[in-house]
Amino acid sequence: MYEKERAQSSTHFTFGISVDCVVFGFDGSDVKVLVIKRGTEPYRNFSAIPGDLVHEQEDPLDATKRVLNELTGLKDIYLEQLKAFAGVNRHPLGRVVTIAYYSLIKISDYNPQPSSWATDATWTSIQDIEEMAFDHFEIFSSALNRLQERVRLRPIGFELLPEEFTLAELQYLYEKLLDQTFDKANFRKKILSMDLLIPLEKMQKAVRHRPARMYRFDSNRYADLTKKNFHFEL
Amino acid sequence: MYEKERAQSSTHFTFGISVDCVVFGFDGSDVKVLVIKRGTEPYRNFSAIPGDLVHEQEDPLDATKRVLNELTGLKDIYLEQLKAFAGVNRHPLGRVVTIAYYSLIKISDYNPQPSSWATDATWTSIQDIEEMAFDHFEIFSSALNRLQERVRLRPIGFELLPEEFTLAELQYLYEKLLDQTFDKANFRKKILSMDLLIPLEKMQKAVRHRPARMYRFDSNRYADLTKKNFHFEL
DNA sequence: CTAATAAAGTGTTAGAAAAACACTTTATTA
DNA sequence: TAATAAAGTGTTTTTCTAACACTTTATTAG
Repeated sequence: MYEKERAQSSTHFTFGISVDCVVFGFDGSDVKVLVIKRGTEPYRNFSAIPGDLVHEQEDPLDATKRVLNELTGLKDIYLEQLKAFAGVNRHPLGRVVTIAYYSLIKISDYNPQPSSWATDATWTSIQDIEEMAFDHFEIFSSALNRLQERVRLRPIGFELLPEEFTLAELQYLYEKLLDQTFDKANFRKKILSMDLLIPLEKMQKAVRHRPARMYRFDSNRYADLTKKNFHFEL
Repeated sequence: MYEKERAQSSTHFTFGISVDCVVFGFDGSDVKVLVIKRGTEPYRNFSAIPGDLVHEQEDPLDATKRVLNELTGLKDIYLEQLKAFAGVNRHPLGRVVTIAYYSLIKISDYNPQPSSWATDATWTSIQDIEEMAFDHFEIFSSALNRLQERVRLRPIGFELLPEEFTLAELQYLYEKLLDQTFDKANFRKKILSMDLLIPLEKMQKAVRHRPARMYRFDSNRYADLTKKNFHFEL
């Protein structure tokens, strides 16, 4: 067991640690994932999840933030570890352990970055994701499953919407995320009864019908409620 | 990005991958975790979660099964990856990325194994876990949180009970796992209405009052129901 | 053999939450 | 000014949950 650790030269061997991050966004119509096109072998021209090798003196979480910033220009975004993928043969060029994360961003904040590999990052609808390099399809699937579970139990859907949004937009997002429909009246009653949304005076603009009221998620209120043993659901 | 991988000698460096596994059990009174006592530096004499380094040509899942078998004598037990812990300084002797798992076993099946480090493995009640080596307390806490979430949404509590059990035992287990109480009548109605338990003709033995009926979890039935979009809850 | 006991197991009711659905309201545009 | 299209509300029915009292039964003490 750990006593073996002392003989480092025999038990520690050379391989890579990488991070890969499934970046989710919502464009108002579809839930999307940021996908890059590989320019090099192996898997040249295959789609892949953005990621990078972790530096020798770097925490994987920091590495992921670095990748995300190089890719999107954003900082301080929602980020959570999914799990590690570490099969012996997952990478054809040698053993690479990857730690997978998923991230939720406001797609309108996204700025394509001019770094070498981020230039051909594209938003792809989750139902259109198909073949991918390495085991990236499996990583994507796991991330989507986790997101679907999480979004029902934590108020993280808001991370995908603009700061200010209408209830219809929120409902539509949940319908797309969970692949089901909700009754409008019931959805509103439920979400408003949680008292997590601040109604704004501002109204929706540039629609050819009655404009809807805008709301904002109240994260302070959520923090308070959490202390009082409140549990978000649906 | 991945183009860097080709220059392996500079980007792949030497460090360890280990697995650590939080093993949960239930002795009829308390939810417990299998904890070992370290015999070597660093953290000599500290409590720790059982684990081992992953071999050069070994999948972490297999490594975890190996550790569990060496520790408990058991095979084919419930096992799920938690996440990776990979901070730069989590191990004082060099960089070690650990992939944490958690496992649920029937404590009565447990056979202490005579391997060098498994001999002083002890079952410790989850509320008594305190200081641990490395970041193992954090790993334990994460595992417990994950278990508490999972046990409400998947029928995995049965993994901690003998094959045949009474409804009172099941209720008590859930009360200990989730740290809350349930109304007996309501708990029974709910769990039986799911139609996941097979009532047996066998009755509880050696109790000084009316013996309770024994039940068995029907995993085939659960598989069927899952296909029909059934979702276990509570 | 009988009564006390201790937990197994069931039934009932009141209240809350969810589902279904119809309706009213209102800014916009034709 | 009327039509429209979606915002927003109200009501009823059904289902689920919580609370709690009651009945049943094997065991043990007397």
